[in-house]
Amino acid sequence: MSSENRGLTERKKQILKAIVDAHIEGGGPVGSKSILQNQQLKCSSATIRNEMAELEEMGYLEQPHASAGRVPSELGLRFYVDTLLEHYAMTTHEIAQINNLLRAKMGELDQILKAASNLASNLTNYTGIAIKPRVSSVSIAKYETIYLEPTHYILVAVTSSGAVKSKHVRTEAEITEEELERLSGLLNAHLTGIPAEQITLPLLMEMETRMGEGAWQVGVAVKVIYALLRELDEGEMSVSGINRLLQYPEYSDVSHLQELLGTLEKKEDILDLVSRSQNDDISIMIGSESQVKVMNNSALVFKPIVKDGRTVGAIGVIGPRRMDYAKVLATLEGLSGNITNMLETDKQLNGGRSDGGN
Amino acid sequence: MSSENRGLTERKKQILKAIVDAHIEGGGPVGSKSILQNQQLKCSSATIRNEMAELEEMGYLEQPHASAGRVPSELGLRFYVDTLLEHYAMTTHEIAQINNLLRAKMGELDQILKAASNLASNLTNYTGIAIKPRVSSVSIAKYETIYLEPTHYILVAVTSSGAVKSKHVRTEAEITEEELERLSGLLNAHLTGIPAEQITLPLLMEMETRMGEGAWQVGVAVKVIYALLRELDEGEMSVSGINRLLQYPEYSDVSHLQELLGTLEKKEDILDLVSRSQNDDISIMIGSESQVKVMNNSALVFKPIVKDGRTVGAIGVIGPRRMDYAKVLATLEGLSGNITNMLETDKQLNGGRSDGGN
DNA sequence: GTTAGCACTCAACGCAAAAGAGTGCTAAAA
DNA sequence: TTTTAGCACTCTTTTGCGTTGAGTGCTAAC
Repeated sequence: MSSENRGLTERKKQILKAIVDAHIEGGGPVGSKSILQNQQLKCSSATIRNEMAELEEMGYLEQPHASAGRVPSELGLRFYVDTLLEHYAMTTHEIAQINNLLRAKMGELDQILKAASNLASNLTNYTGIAIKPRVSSVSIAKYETIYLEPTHYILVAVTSSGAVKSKHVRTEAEITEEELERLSGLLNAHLTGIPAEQITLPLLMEMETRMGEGAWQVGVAVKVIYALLRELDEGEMSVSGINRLLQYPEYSDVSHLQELLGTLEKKEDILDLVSRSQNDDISIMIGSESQVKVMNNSALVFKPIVKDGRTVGAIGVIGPRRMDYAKVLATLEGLSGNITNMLETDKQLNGGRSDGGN
Repeated sequence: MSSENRGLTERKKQILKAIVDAHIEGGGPVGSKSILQNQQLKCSSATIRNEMAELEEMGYLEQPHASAGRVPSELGLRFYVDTLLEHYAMTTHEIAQINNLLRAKMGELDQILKAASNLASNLTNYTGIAIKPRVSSVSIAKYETIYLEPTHYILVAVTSSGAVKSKHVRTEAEITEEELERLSGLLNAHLTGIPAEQITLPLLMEMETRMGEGAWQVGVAVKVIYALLRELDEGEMSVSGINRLLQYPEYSDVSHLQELLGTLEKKEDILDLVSRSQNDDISIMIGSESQVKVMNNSALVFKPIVKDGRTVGAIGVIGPRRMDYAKVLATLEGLSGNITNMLETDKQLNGGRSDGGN
């Protein structure tokens, strides 16, 4: 069964793996002879050529031009990732780097993720990304107001996920500290735990009637809360190590690079991609699998960060299609494990600052 | 006097200007004949050649190789910027873009600056940057605590500049809402208005004795405040439109581009550069003037944004040395004017949300 | 001081020959 | 039936080399 599963003989698999490995390392097409050396295949290059021709027919390989070697197709890479990948054992140095950096950088989740993306880029030599995904239904768990001047206060909101957002509010008429206190009491009583999309005009009306002559204050506050909620579920993404892309010949085509840089900057597409993923495991999108046309020559690997059953972020790596998947997977696993671990102990163990919102 | 000031004859200036203009447009070296056409100089190319030879001797021009045209040197560009620059009149369309975008994007200062940098990049076709400079001595104007659970509260701090920062605090022992209130009272009484660097151990001790048996709470809070202050004066920088750099042949040298991208990402150097500038006017750093070796082939132009006499941010543009300074200056002036204007009216006029910190 | 003319320089371009890497096929060997 | 050695063939890449052309510097005349 093992020699026939998925319709590939053991030898074909071996050859395919050798080709992909060589391609990942060198970037160029690989020929029949070159894989003889690095592999203990007891057959001649002619045999390999025959096998390669068949693998090409099956769609696993491609030939840039008639007299070049073979390059793995998207399908070939996918097969490699799914069934041929070997586990990469991180060096102690790499492990130490992960532990050290994250130990030093205990702070807000945002910062941890950014540091992790940065480290991922360093360790893998591709571009790292850190993502705070769009959350479809945030709600606000608690409000607080900070009085500054008679017509100027700050509205602070703590979301269900623990993030803190604030906005300055300047009012037309003066408002006393007592009124402000009453306002925040009202907000806490009526506008907590309700998903963003349900805070509507009727609700606002009800609030106004309850508040009596101070109603206009509620109106102002609700408007601010609206804006605040909208910002909250926008998602965020930060990129590190773009310069590393330049070392790969696949990006020496300036127009390709330009498009990819544009996509990285727009953040939209990638944010969508990551937010849409339901899975808590590592996702690998090779080339056109991502559905983002700009990324046809690239691959995106990312791992969600989960806390208390909620996806609170993601870290990932973007690089050429022929990326060193084994190493990338190991690195992301290592980092994410470390982060979730930290989020846990940070919560159990007490004594200091911990995750929080911007 | 005008024909001799700064040691350059009127004709030399005219020629230098023509060369720089042509170089900015085309990017390559410019020859003696080509500038005859676009300029009403009543002399022959031979004369121009003579003048060019002299200008080169004086250091304003350079010759890539013996049989090429001339390229303005850094000194030449500097002279051009200082004395030859013509005012660029923005098109009504450009002006409209500025007005529209900023009208739509009223929100936190951070967001306004990012939007402005983005627009600057669009309008000039170079890379835009938005900066929140390091501020040397922040102090905290007000503290507030938000009670969540017996061992979990949020500490919110409002800085002298109006920014809001918060951190989650988890404590070892339980703390009641009343104790928490007392804590924030104490913090407000003793730790406001003091520059970050002055919050020291002795002060902490004094606080602890005053608080009696609840002293440990103060200890925890002070540690958090420390971390918070440190983050506050780190400065921030965001970049937009990196991909635009790729269209300029000066960055087709991959290693140059790689270094510049690295610098843009590190943020350090540029942040330093901008934070160090005392001036409230537009600063122009051409090539090595910036002292950042990576930027020898680039130019950085930026304009601080001032509010109430304090520099609260900066917007700028990075591109090749031969950038269209006239257009960049006009664009940055336009944007910054619009932003400060908005910050003012936003403050006078009342009724809604306005600037604030993250 | 300015200009026309001319020899000279040097990157850039095009092109053809040579090199090299790799394949596909055929016919013999296992 | 599968594997292998051998060889012709195909394309890309590299190299070398004359040609082109833009642009200069210089000299001698205006």
